[in-house]
Amino acid sequence: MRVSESTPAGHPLLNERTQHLLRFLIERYIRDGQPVGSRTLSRDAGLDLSPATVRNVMADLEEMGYLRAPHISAGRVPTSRGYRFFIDTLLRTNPLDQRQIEELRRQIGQPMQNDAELVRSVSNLLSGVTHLAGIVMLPRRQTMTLRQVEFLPLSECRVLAILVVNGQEVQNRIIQTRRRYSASELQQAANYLNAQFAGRDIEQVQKNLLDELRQTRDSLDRLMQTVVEVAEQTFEATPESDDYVVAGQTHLMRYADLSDLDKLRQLFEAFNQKSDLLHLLDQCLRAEGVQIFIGEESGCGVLDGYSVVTAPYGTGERVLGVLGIIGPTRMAYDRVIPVVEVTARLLAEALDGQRD
Amino acid sequence: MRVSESTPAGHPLLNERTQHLLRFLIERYIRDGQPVGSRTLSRDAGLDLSPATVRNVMADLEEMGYLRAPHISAGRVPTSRGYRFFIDTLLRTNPLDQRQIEELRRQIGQPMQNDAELVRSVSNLLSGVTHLAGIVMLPRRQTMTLRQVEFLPLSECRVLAILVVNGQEVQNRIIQTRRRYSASELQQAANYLNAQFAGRDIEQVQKNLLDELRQTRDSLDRLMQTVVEVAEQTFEATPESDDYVVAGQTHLMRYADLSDLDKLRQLFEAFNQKSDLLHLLDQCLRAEGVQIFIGEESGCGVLDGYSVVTAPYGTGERVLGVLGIIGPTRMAYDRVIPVVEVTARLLAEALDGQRD
DNA sequence: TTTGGCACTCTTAGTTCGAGAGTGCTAAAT
DNA sequence: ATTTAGCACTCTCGAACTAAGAGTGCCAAA
Repeated sequence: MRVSESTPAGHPLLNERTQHLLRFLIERYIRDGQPVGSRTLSRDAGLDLSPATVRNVMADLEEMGYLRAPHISAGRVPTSRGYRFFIDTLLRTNPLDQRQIEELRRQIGQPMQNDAELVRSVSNLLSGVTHLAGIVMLPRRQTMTLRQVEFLPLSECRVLAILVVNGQEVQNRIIQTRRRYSASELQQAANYLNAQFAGRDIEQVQKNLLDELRQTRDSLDRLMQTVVEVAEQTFEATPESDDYVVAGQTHLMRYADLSDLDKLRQLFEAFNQKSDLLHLLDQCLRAEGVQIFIGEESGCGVLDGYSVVTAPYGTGERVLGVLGIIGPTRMAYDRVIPVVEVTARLLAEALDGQRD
Repeated sequence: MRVSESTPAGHPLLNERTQHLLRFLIERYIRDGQPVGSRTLSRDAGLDLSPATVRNVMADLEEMGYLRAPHISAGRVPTSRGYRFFIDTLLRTNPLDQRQIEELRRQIGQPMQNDAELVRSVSNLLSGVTHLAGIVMLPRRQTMTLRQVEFLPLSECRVLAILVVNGQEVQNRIIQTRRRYSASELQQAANYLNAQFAGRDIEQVQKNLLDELRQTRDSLDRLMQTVVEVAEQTFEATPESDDYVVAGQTHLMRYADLSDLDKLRQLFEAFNQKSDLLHLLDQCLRAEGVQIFIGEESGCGVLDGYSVVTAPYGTGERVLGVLGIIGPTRMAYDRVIPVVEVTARLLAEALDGQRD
């Protein structure tokens, strides 16, 4: 029986039986963590084939780069390529039932102080449910609707600006001014800004409206000059909160054996370093739906031996961030993927709810 | 030669030679991590004794509980009791020279956004210098001097209170009111509070001054009723920031071997759990100077095999918090202790400086 | 009180060995 | 053309054994 034909897509086309065996082998390896041999497959895969036949198929799969043998007499384990094919075409995920979804929704729905709290709790939730490390990017609040702004003079030339945006989120910024302003001057400036700009998008305020004022700067009265100087700094683009929260790293220690210990240490250090992983998450921002990086596919060396499952979350067409889990390549994708998917949806819901 | 005499203090009194051998053995064990035998001591300890003599001494020390032998033919290692005696009476610390202190001061002196930033950076510094896990409690700002307070109406019965305390630290609180207040009402209330209470200790405000007002509540006019209701919630005691920051946990993975891996995992989980360690740190608050917990002495089971070196930091007589390091019992106390000591002093300095 | 000598114990590393698992290949069966 | 049975081969793993080395305790002599 011919096992494969070439295909334009890159992956050779495998016949049904071969696919079945590959899937069974990978599922078994994920379950037990042991190399799987021809005898086991012949016995358990439900295909009524002799070990010899299975061996032929396995030899083909090894040839094609989906499997490899740790040593000559130890059965086969999946390669990265094998996992990739498994996930792309063989995997049947196990969608959560309504009860489980409701349970997640209940946990995420707990009222939180602010976004950071919520993100931390979701990260914990992910890690708790999957027994892996959860990771959640802080939401990028591109759209910040100004609700109110106030100024307090702090000391010589330093002013505290308080922004209330998006319902009830409060931000403080300390700004330096060229000259000292009195409390009443600042009050007037705030009044003006609130009257003119409340309800507008902050970015828009910074870009368009202030420009108009600036152009006519020379003809401005004293009040308006104050307004321009103070507002300029106040509405300066918030630094993108390029940050994430990791929870349950310790779960990963359960899978490590001694030889991996150094690798695990490097991974933990990468969690603290953040820059590498942020780059990875950034890629997922642009992608749609669940993304899976297997081992070094991510381009991030420390992830060798680990996989990352992510999903972007956001409201409607606007993507706010990415969340997911990090675990050993040998993880239960069929359970993890739906969890990540649903959690992303629920987090978006929660953020939306918190906003009003 | 008699090796010990009983002493009222609990520790038997060891003669010079015995102490010297004990110190040398522990120092060597800390350096190499290997059980130390009589031959090594006879050769390197500089006492010109035969191994046989050394063996006699070691047998005595084992009898007294300062040493134990992992197996019958493997030299001796210190027990917890041995470490305790070593630290209490044998240890000669290696004080930092002026250059090193200046280097630390430079690093801690970097201007920081706020206390939390500073604490994080000091924790990092501790871990970087010692190659162990650094731990710093957030300072308890018992003394919060009110500088300014402002109120912003958010929505139906919800008011944002902004406190500026201790120079330039800003705190936001959202409070619920019984009825809706207008912006001008709130403004008046703020004006009153600022006029009356600026420069006072917040705790004092909450305890004494508001009480006076409350007593005469019935006779108060509308403005003062507003003041009382709003201020009551605003000045409610801040939740004690019972929290700490750990840095460089990954250093600890360098010392672990496979058998310890599970123990290490539990320790990492304790870092996240926080409650156990907070209790431990709390004990150190009351103590003066450097405190050292060896292994399970702390009463905290997960610390078996690890030691904690802490020092309280604060300005003058007021203790603000505790910092220290966590590392394997077998650590270079002579280097670590001065680092912890000096860092505590420098952190206090930095907090003091940031305050003005 | 110290020391040399000695018998003894225990760990460690290396070796050997057999069992077991798994493979690839070939030839026979379907 | 496929599948299967059989067989020789390879490799891992654990057990058993060994020799070397380190260290001890004790005793008798210095």
